[in-house]
Amino acid sequence: MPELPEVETMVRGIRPFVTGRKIIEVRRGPSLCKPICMEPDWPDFNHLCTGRTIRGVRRLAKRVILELENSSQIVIEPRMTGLMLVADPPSQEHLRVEWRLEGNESPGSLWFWDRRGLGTVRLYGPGDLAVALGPDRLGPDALLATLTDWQTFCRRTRRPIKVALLDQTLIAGIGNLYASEMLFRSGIHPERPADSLKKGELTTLRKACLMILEEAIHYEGSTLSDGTYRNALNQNGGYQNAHRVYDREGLPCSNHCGNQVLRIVQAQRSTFYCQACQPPFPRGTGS
DNA sequence: CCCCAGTCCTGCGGGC
DNA sequence: TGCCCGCAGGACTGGG
Repeated sequence: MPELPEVETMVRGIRPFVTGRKIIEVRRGPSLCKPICMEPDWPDFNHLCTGRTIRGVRRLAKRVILELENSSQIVIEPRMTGLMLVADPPSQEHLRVEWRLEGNESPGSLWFWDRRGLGTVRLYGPGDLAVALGPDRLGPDALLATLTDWQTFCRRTRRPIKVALLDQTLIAGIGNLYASEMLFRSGIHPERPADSLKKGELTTLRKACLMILEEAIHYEGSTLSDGTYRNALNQNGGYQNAHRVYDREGLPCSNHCGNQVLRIVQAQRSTFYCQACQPPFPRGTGS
């Protein structure tokens, strides 16, 4: 499931191949497959993209941004199963959008592939992106958030810290997989109310967040057993082998504490943790 | 405002 | 062997 590290890997993967190249044609379903959510509707989307040069590629939280020459932006949101590819898609079947690029060099196209079709592709005119995805919709990026940002966000909610970590308006970029991993690495119980975390715990959590996301980016993200996630060249990520708790219910705790990894459901999503290494109350507070 | 449940979607695995 | 159901979760919506 593309979270910050996977989306960052997509951005780094496609950037050298598409930067500076002109979009000469856009294709989508039904010439490819069933359409996904697109704004503006086809064919306006097509007309507004075609003939524009891609000036840059960047990540905004869990979205891929293609910066076009006229200060408009194509925003791709992969959600669960979306991939940005410059080579060999996992199947022809779920190709959703193709941007054909000018020039003879390979690749000749950039593709958005999405098996489940929950992803979205939007084009924003100059200035519109900052309004649509402003600070009220996206909090500070998880790689950039300061300790002050973390304190501010935790004071704003009594929800369990695991649930709060998934709220993109507080801190942006963290998803279900890495939320469990960073809480385990921090020794913080996932059901702790966010506003009960002490400054020292937030310092630890922030450091664990940075360490895990940077490690995951280094290993090009996590390809789970369903095999969906791939980098821009349709290769597996490597971070799944480093997971300490995610999808490890019943397996021994990675800290060798003798306990098994537990699974609970919070806000309708699985959370994995160790009851010994992540005590429900901060150490030293009694009860 | 705060928070939760429901919704979208497809493929896969468990149970019978 | 084959069918059906539940589950996976990112982001949004509606309602309490």
